Amino acid sequence: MAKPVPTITTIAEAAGVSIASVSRVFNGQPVRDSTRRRVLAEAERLGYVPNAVARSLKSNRTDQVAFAVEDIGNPVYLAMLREIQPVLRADGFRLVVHSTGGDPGEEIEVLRGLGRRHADGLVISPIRVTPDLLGALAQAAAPVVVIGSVPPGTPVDNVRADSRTGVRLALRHLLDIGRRRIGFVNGPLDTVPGERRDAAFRDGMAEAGRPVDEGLVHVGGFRRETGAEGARRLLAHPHGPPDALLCANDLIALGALDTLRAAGLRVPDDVAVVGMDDTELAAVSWPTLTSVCLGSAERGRRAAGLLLDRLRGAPPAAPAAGSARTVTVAPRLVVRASTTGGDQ
Amino acid sequence: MAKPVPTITTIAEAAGVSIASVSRVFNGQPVRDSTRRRVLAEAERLGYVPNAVARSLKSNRTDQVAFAVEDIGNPVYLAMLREIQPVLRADGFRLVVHSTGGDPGEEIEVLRGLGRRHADGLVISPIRVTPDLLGALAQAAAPVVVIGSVPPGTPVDNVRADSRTGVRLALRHLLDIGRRRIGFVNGPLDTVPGERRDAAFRDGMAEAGRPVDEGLVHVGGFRRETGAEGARRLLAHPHGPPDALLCANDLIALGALDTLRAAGLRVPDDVAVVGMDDTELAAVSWPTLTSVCLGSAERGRRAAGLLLDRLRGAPPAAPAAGSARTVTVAPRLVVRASTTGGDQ
DNA sequence: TTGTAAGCGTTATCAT
DNA sequence: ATGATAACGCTTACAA
Repeated sequence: MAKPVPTITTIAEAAGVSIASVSRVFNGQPVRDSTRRRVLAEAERLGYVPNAVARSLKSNRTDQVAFAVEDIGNPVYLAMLREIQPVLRADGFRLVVHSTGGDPGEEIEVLRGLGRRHADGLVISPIRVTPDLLGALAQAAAPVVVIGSVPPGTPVDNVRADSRTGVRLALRHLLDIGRRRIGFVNGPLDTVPGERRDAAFRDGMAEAGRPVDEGLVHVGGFRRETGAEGARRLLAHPHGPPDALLCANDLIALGALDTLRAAGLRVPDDVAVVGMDDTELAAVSWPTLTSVCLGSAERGRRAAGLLLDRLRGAPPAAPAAGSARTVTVAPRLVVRASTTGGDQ
Repeated sequence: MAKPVPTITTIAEAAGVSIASVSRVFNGQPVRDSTRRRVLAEAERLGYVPNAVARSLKSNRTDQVAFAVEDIGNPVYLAMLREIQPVLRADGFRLVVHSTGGDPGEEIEVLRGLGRRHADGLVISPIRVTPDLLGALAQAAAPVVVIGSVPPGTPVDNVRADSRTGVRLALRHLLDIGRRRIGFVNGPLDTVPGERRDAAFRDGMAEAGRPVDEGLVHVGGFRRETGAEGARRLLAHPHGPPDALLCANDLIALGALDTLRAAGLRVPDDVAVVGMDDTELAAVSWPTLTSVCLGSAERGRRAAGLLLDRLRGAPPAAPAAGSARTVTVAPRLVVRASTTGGDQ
């Protein structure tokens, strides 16, 4: 009843040859033409398909790469995924995705998975970099590329954004258009991006010779509600609302827009708004959102490239001491209506 | 130099026991306590991790499930993915994603992958259902769940949306708010959703006793540009612009909003707009977009559930003749500002 | 060109 | 409770 799955042996017997010959046929190795034909005919007839698991056991390769991020639904990670997938696919790798919820424990589990031979390599974008995670990274059983920042000396290839420059671009733009009371709505300070953007904001303000008014700084999550809430709080500032809002990502900015609209304030006339990440949401919102592109797509592409280098290279695929590569992707300010009005 | 990867044999020797005992320890089978301790100690010391590939070869399971869609970046598929992933994960399955570009050839390749034992099961959402694809579905070497519609009798579990009812809900809503000249901007008619929505539009209009004016029907891609372009064309209708636009998905609707805005028409006062799929974009756009929720998230969840049933069941996991299950997810109209103005 | 046979790292069936 | 040993399906010397 249950159709037995044909193996190389089944075919060998049916075609009256050895299993070695069958294997050769399927690996494009030299075989007599008549043999090849017979084997292929039987394979076709019996519906034979080579078993990739058995092949993996011999070759010690899975032809899979894992991609681990906090939440694959986040547009930033999605942008990376969209770039990574085709690049790896072109080299014959399938993609296994992990949504870790940002839990270092789960991320470490994924790293362990490399030892179990779940995948030949990993692209990971940890949102919280703990010592345990760094340890696991250093011990990874297969090539790993981190999208994000790791402490200097960490023996892992990594592709990072330049939040500092990005924030500076945004601040300069806001100052250029005459804004002076700039509010800042950020995500959690115990995350890498949150901490980075906070520092960058403060440095940037200092550079511009502007003091930071803590009453104009709000910290929450990287979520829309945080933007709405943060904007509400900053609008209630005793000296009146700020004339610009720098938001640590686009979702926060959208939330801020909601609040501003509800408060009857005009964007950008009364308050200019800048987001970060330049996700597809920025182009859709109304007014369209000026945003700092931190190059998610490019970071994804570069990460895939770095990983492929290691994967293609000879076995010593882990970065030899000091050979870890760091790529930094330059940010770019995408100016839209939320700061300049003008175009729709 | 190259740290040799320890195997069960390495540990057995180090601990002075047989490989069988090591295996038992790692599978929670009865072993003397002292033995267990010794094995675990050596495993820890040598950094032993069980090889999942070897395990798969024996067990004939990969603990992986594949998810194949046209473009994983499409919010609709993404919504499915977000639901599917945790459900499968809870049962210990990893997720392999495939973006097929809607090419039936690639989809068939993924189906073949099941025979190669790349995955234990598959959730697939084909956008074009060709005879070849149906053939491959019927022959799949492992359980498959289709998200979408398949011809009656196809021996595959499937979870479908109800476009017909969805379109009807939208039409009724537009008629309810007094619209009479309803335009329709659709995606390609050679895709399942495109064809379905076209038929539903015509039926719905007929039901409502309204003739279909072909000058108010536009067909393009499921893209924003199609919406912009379609709206432009319909606005130029000799009898003047329509007073409502039904768009076959949210992207199209956003494109239409662009055009309407550029033309100085008010939404919804001059033209009401309805999208479909109720993606996150609908809530972000301005005005926020009334949209027909076709239950992407729920379809994903249900599909994962159906697949798990088969995966957990005894080997005869393919639907026995006639036992294929079909689940239909009810649509729901989500009313927002693009038809009623009012709220924000 | 082809076949034999030895693994790849597990699990599982026997004995013991 | 433990140990040999035979699979699992394939690739790959080594022989013939």
